[in-house]
Amino acid sequence: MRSSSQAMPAFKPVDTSMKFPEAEARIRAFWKERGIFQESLKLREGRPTWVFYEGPPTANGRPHPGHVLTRVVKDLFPRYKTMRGFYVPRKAGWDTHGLPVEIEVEKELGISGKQDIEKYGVIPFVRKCMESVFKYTTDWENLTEKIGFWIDLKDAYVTYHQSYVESVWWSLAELFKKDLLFKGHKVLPCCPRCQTALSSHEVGQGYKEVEDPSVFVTFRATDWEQSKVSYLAWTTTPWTLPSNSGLAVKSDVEYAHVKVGDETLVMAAALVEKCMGKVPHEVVKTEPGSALVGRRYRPLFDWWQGTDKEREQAWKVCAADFVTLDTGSGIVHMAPAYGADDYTLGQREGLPVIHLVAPDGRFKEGCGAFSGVGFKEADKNLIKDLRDRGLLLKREAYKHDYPHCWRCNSPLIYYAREGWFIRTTREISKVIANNKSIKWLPEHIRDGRFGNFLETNIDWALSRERYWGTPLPIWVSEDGSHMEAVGSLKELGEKPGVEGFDAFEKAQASDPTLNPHLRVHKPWIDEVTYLAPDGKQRMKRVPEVIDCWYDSGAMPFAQWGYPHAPGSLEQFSRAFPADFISEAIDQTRGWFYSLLTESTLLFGGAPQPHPYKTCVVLGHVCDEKGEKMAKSKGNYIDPSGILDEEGADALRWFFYSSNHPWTSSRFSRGNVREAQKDFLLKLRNVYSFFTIYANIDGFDPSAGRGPDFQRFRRGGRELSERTQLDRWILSELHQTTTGVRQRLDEYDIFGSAQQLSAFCESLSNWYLQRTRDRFWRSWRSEDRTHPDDLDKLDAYWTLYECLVNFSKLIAPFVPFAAEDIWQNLVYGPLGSGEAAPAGPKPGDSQATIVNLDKFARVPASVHHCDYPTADPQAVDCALGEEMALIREIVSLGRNVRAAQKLKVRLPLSKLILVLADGSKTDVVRAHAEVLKDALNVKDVEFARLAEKFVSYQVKPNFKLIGAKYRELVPAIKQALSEANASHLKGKFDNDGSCTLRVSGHEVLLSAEEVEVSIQAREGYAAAGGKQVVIVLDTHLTPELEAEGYARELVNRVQGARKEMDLKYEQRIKLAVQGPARMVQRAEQFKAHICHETLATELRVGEIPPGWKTFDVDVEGDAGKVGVGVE
RNA sequence: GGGCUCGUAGCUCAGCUGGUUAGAGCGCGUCCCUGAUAAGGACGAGGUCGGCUGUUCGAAUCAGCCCGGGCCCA
Repeated sequence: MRSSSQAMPAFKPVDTSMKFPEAEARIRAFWKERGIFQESLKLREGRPTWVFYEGPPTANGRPHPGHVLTRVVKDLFPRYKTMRGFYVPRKAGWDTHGLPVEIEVEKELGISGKQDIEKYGVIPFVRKCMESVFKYTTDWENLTEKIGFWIDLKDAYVTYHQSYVESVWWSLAELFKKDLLFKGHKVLPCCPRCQTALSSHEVGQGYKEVEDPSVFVTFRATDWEQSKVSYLAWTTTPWTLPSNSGLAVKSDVEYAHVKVGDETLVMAAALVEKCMGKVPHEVVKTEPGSALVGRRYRPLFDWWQGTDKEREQAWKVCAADFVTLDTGSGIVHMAPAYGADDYTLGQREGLPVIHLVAPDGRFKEGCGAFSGVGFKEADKNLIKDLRDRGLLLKREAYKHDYPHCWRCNSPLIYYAREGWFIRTTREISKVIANNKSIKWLPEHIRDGRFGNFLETNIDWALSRERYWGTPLPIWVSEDGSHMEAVGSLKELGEKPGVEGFDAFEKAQASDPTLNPHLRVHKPWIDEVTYLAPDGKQRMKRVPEVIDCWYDSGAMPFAQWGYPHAPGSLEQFSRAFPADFISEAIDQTRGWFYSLLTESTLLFGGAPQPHPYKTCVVLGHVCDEKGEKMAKSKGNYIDPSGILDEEGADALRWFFYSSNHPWTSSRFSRGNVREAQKDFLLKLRNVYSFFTIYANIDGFDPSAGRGPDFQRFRRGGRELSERTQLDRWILSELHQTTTGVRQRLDEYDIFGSAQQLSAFCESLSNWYLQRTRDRFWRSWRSEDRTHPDDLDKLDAYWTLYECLVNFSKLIAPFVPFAAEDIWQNLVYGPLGSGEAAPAGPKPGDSQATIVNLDKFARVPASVHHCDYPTADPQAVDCALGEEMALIREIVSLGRNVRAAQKLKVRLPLSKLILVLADGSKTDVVRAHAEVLKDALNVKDVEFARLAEKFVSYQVKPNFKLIGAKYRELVPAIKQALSEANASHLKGKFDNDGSCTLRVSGHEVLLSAEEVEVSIQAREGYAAAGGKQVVIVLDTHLTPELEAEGYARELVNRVQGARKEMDLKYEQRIKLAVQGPARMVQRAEQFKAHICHETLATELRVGEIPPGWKTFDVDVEGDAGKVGVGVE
């Protein structure tokens, strides 16, 4: 009889509704109220620091699912490392500058372009920018809190703050000192109408297919009158031809001299037919491109004069790698003012930059009839002019994608503009070396996308002709001859004859709401001037602000206000370099680059890698169809909906478990639910099962206290005394512990999630399935010392240890579910009690569920625990393999039952096993009870060489044989398949080897060198895998049938109990009414039925009035079951 | 056009350094179990492992080329 405990249940019943978000909200409130996050940091103070850098998001847009992925990955490792004993401060940050902010404000104000901004006023515009930066802060903070991302938002760094800006200034001044910051040119896509350069992401928005002229023009050699030689070049931008200053060829390509009439044209030999078409021509000779290099030619137009020195450098043939034979003539026309490649090559070769088109897109004065004509309109007449002068071979049309201004739709013009650059190319080898030692996940980023990017590095175009950004701290004398970089406001204030600080003071006096951080921003900072060293001129700041990517890359030092802020030197040295950062792949050229480059340039002497040691690169979050999620596409899922419906853990687990984080994941509510069902729901069912029966049985973990407390796990018996299933699941638990630790140490999220899933599956689908009846059994003795009671206690302690340890293992992944289990199973029953035996023993956390030896009390939160360590003694690999075989046998058995239409409830007399490897017989026999139980058979037998049921196949072990016999392998395979397999198996079993004659060779094969597999013969109730064939004796006796019948009755009663929604421990009275067979079976198995259904009595015949009656059907017998409740 | 990356069942993905019958989950269908019940199990259908060529005794796996998707850059 079950004796239900009189004491208060130790555990709260588990809420099995689907209201995860509500439970999470309670846990969030608990964390907040008890300061659990802050406490988790405090507990680790004084321990080694593990450094995490937060890549600052911009809060002027709402967070989307991609940000959720980033944040859950960023949260996982700090939590894990904290549990591993590290001190892990987590400073938040916000990226607040840059063009996207300005564009948002432009939209809001309904204006567009720099002219509009000037008209609106720079001061109000900048103030608007600053205000808009935190437009969605609340959304971000809500999301952060809801997904359980523990980060210190109160102490966040902000890139527009004065201390941050001054830190950036300091770094730029350092670069300036090292001659790494300079003024130069760069070809940028510009809009001639808006008169502004466009950033790459703006350009990307405006590609459109257009048809441009494609022209082949001839550049005459300087000695044309004598040689009649011309170089044939191709371009789709005729308007750049007047600004030509060079031709490019590829050194290792053959070039042909093609005679056309009395003229000779030079072009790539491979392209002669393509270029000349039907024009009669003759190839007179060929020579490699390298031979052409250095030859001179005449410009097509004489509008540009230049200096003598410039003319000396202009109009020559150069070698370039970017020349291809895909289109054109193999000779590329170069206008360094209007093409990035052209410009770079021009710099190398000393070609002059000829600017005949003004920034507004019109030809300058001095270009004859073309002066004042727009560049696109000029194309047609330029072509005509060239044709008239006999310099045009042919003209075609060319369709391609060309960028247009996203604001006004004008075709963009690539234009060399002045600007400020960081000379990254000078130090790039150091950057590359630094990169080599970073741990990248996935690994290929290092040498692939990122490595390639570094290899083709160009100087960093730092300046932006915009308004809202860190002002470039360069002051220049009026005549431009003297420049200084200023490293701080204080330094600026100490300059001779400094003026203009009052501009901000005045503004603030008239408007006290003016944010003091704006002191270091445009336009106020532009007012500050000082005396040049010559004592006459004023030093004025250059008008530009800097690329906001530089801001973000400065965060390792600028977040502390380094080196100006008090204490920043210590703070910086403690938090540099980062152990871990993680962002999406689009940051390769963004944050990953800015961090690495700035750090290498500024802190070159630091041990590599810096400023980050490990970088986990994340893929994009896509929709169900695999397309990148974007608001503009309309395939965008608001994460807050899923957080409110499915909950944070479900969302987190989806990202961890569905895929490696660097492959793009298909995000949908359905997929999140699936992940939830697969793991969280399964786990909760186990956890719920435990609390139900633990409460019924009065199991109380605090009973494990006392003298045995130090050996907490052994609140149950020694491992050796427990059942195989207990030992097996504990072995799995401890192996999982090792596996997860290893994988997390390698930053393998997906791998560790798979380990956790697999354990949850084993626990739920095998351990619990096979152990349930131990929980259902009633106690046998008051003092629980009866062997059955000890066994039952073992089951509780085993499941308890699994759940508690597992809650710690999953804590970094699904912090809410973990906390829920911890609170209920550990802190509830144990936390409020007296302090544990004191005396800290650092490092000794071996196999204890609760590290009471480290904490005076039970940790208030699972997140304060140490991450579990595996107990090597609990691990039993052999047992794991055995159980895998047992599970396979059971699976096969069910297969047979299904095929034979024999319900599992119907007992069968015996199970016959034929093992391919006979030596495993004893091992399997040891698990016979489990097999009998799972397959509902009375006996388990073993058959050797059971020819009746099975046939054998012998195949080579290819791995071993292949290495040894090479080309003989197919013949050996053939010989083995033709030989008598049973005979061979017998030989291997007895002698351990056998000899074969194979194509004239004697081959001695050992038992390891072959694989014996077996197959069930047809006609038997059998099924088989490679290792084992099982046969079920399907012969039914009246006894078996009767027992099966009784079990059917039990099943109907259980159904009735369930329908009545009775408590699990509720006693009932039973009555069975029906045909003779039913009544007779009920009588015959009365004890069994009563025991199974918690009935105190069973009567047959009429069902007493007031009892609930159920119609039942057993094996075609229609009857009634009555249930009475006292 | 260049670089990187991916291509295995209807969908999401495993499949390590090559080993001969390519796996799992979801979905679908059939059945089973169930005192965890929005859980669990078995079986079935469904695959030219994107294509071609090579290396090899042996290729989903290695190499080359091609095709297609994604991302980044021109």
